[in-house]
Amino acid sequence: MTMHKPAATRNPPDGGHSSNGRILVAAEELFSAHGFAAVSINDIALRAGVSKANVFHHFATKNALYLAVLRRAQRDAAAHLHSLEQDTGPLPARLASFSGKHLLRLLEQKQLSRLILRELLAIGPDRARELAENVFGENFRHFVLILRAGQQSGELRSDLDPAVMATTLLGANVFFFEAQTLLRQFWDVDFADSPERFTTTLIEIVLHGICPIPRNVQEKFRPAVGSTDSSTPGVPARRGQKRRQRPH
Amino acid sequence: MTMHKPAATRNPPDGGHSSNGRILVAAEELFSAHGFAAVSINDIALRAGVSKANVFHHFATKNALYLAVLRRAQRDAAAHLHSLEQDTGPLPARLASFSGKHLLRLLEQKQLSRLILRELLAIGPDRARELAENVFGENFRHFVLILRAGQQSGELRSDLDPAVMATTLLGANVFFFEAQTLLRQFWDVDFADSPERFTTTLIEIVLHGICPIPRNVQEKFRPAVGSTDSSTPGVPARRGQKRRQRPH
DNA sequence: ATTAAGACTGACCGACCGGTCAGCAGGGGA
DNA sequence: TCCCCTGCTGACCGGTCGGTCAGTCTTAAT
Repeated sequence: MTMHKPAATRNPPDGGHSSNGRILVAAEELFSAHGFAAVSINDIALRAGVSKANVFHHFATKNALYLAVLRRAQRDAAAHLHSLEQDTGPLPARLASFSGKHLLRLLEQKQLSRLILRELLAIGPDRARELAENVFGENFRHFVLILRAGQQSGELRSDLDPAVMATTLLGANVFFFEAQTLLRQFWDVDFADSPERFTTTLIEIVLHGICPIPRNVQEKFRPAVGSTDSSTPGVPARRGQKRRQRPH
Repeated sequence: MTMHKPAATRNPPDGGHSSNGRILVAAEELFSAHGFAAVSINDIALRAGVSKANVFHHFATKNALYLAVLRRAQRDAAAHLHSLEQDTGPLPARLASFSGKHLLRLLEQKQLSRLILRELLAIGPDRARELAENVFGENFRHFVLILRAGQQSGELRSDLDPAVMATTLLGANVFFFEAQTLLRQFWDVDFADSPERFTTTLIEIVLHGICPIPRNVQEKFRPAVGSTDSSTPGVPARRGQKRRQRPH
């Protein structure tokens, strides 16, 4: 009945140099790299340069700390994706821009991305709703809305579910991110280290498909998508030393 | 110097009802659902109906058990994906068939898929090579080969990297799988429980793009893709939610 | 100077971890 | 019959886990 647990879930004031912030940062790094269960409070305390007891001073339980990290990640992601909105220019160019930035963001924030993808593999329907509403929901819906508008203005085919369009585009990006290490192993693949090249081709595929486009319509109906780069991606000649040697 | 550790890594004889097999099955289930670190040997022993010491009788360490599970999963996956090849019919139809089967396989073997995806999030370049060669390598390369052949025969555009085509298709499927629970939360999405519907639209997107196709070429250049099947297995209504606790 | 309230710590707790070990049951060869 | 081998178990080990607690240090208002 002492009730001297002052902290529980303090509001996280800063992001870096208070103890609270350092704990959050350390926890994010470790959870992202190794997963929830594989990281001990001691690890986090050590990396944050505080005592283990201090971690429990700021966060009631390990789980609460994990949730705090997740929430911060969600907030960051949502905030950043907000800035991706761009309402000028033709829709294909906007899609290309969005997709490119989305992939870049995934790669820049490896930790965060991995954290969320890990979470995706473990959640049940209950937490799915929270994630859906707090992180992806708004952006996904916004994306779908843009696509739907494009359908009504005639810029996009209206016989396709826009949500599938969105899933395809985002899914390809996410997969590129999580399989990047793996893609590097294939000699067929020379874009593993060049997200720009991947994005360019991906957008071209999603916009116009992989089936041949007859000559007479080719130019009329294929809006350029920025990237005045004259060289087509083509079947890329083997890039400079990509040769990965087998150890034996 | 007693050397009485008889088992170490016994060859796994069967898949189901010997102790060895039951341990492997239990381990696969638990590792898939919760990850390596979150599962204790005791959990596995309990689920397999054997003593904890018996687990160590068959597998030298927890890590060895995990590797055995992974190896079995890889073997299964590789074996099954072999059966996806289908060399008759026009290329678009074959792609549709392949993609559909691939997605179905992902969903049927949730455990396996999750296990491998989890692994994908944690590996360094060293283990990436193993995964790449044992599980995905052959199939991915084969897939790319088919696409490249399609390019040379004129069935596919030759100005696009076939590896990106493959990545796009497979990536969309994988993302559909891992985000399924999340997709169910969006009202925009009505295909979350109907992989067939998703596959159909996905293939249409990848083949012909999301940009409008002018009338005069619409029929001439858009090969049908079979799948006159109109009945989907239906949206199985809301699943009875099984309460799963956060890891602790 | 006194007080009160965080921020913070070292020592500690019971539970459980991965892993070991001596030994039991039983079946087949001699 | 004896013996040995294999599959298997309960008891146990040192260590680490998440979490608690009594108490110190710092700061600022009284």
